[in-house]
Amino acid sequence: MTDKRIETPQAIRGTQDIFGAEAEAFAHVVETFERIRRLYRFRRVEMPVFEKTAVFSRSLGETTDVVSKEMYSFEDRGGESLTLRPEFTAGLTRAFLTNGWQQHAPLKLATHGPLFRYERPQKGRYRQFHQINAEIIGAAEPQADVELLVMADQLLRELGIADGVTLQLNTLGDGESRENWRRALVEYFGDHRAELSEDSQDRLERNPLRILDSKDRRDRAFVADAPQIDAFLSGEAQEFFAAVTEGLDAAGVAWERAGSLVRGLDYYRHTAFEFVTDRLGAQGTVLGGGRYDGLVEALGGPATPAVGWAAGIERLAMLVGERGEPSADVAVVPMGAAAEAAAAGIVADLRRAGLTVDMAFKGNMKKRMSRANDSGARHAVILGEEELAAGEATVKTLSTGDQARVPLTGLLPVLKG
RNA sequence: GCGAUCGUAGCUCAGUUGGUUAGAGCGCCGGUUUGUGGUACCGGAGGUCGGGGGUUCGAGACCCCUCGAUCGCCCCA
Repeated sequence: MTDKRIETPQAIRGTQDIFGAEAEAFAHVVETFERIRRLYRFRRVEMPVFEKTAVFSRSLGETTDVVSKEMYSFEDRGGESLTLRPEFTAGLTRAFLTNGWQQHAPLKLATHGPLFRYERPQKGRYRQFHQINAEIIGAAEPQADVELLVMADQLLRELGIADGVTLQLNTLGDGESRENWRRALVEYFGDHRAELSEDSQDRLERNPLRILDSKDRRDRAFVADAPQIDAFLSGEAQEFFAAVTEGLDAAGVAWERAGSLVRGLDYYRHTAFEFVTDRLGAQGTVLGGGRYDGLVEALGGPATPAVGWAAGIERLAMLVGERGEPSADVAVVPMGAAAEAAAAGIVADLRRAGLTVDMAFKGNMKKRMSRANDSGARHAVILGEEELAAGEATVKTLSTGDQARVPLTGLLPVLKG
């Protein structure tokens, strides 16, 4: 006879099942973001996790790594090319246009959820990962950049991780400044082409700005003397950046100028920033974003300025560390069928009164008391035939072992006290 | 996509130059206590050594392939 084992399918590479203390940390990040987003009056949006492929290919730039090799794209049954979202901004912009949200501009939006990128997984880097995201669409003023940055700063502070994280800030100037700078960089690095790393020779074609933050020694020698963005900034772009930094200073947000900080995606202009840490190995960026005044037009809309940022929930959760699962206030321990029936009502009443209550469904008393202990409850409410007959319960304070009979009608004040 | 390290019970790991029935701690189940947890003691269950192929009298240990994780590069949150 053939002995066939049923193979349990494995989870997809780069996906994760998050549970327990890690899941609590994850939830804590999201809850903190939700709370702060309300303080700043950002409105909540929900969006589809997939879009027509063109939404991303047109807005991120065909030559970017994300579009050229990291998207999960597929044809649906109608032959349409669809893509699981690799980021939020493009879909958000599409939603802004297709729903006529121009009428609400300037519009402050917040969302969070899963994103998908076909990358080599590492710590803090997954194929399905999760971000929180904040955007302001339809505001050309530097105050919008400032508000987003102050919000990001407050989020990191309230998560208790701000002191290990620094804000690196740069400007890419307006479209013209950026283009002139880009041309100067191509010319400069082109003169040293043969001496650059292989990666940077490739970057020269695809994304010359990226050479600036290359880690390769061969490149660094030239980066030091490379043309600086500051030399190409128009007067207007300089004023814009000055307004942003003044706003940050006024709000007490610490920042560092990072002249070689650039963004990988094509749509960025003016402000570019990253909150970075050295505690996550190669994945240093915890929150990043900038201004993308060119994007709405790239998707066929009217010229519309916008700024935004996104942060990796897994990375923030790792910095936050594991969080204990909250303990119960009360554990109810019924013994016998009659007590179990009565306990259902008691448990419901206690929960309706706002207490967190646990009740084991099975096991002997010893087992249930052990579960009560594990739940971290202050009190165990023991309900057996004897108590039931008297209309009472035994309330045991688990830390001391003291116990006393309490009438069922008077349970709540005892348990709340 | 490239380079490197790793993969043994639910978890964290030990397994000497390849050599008989693969171990520990924690956790789990049961007992000492058939209505009392947290401490202690006793006992038990649980592993095709990631998967496949090969070398060998003999492989958890060696070789090849594959899957996965981790660390860099790349990229990015």
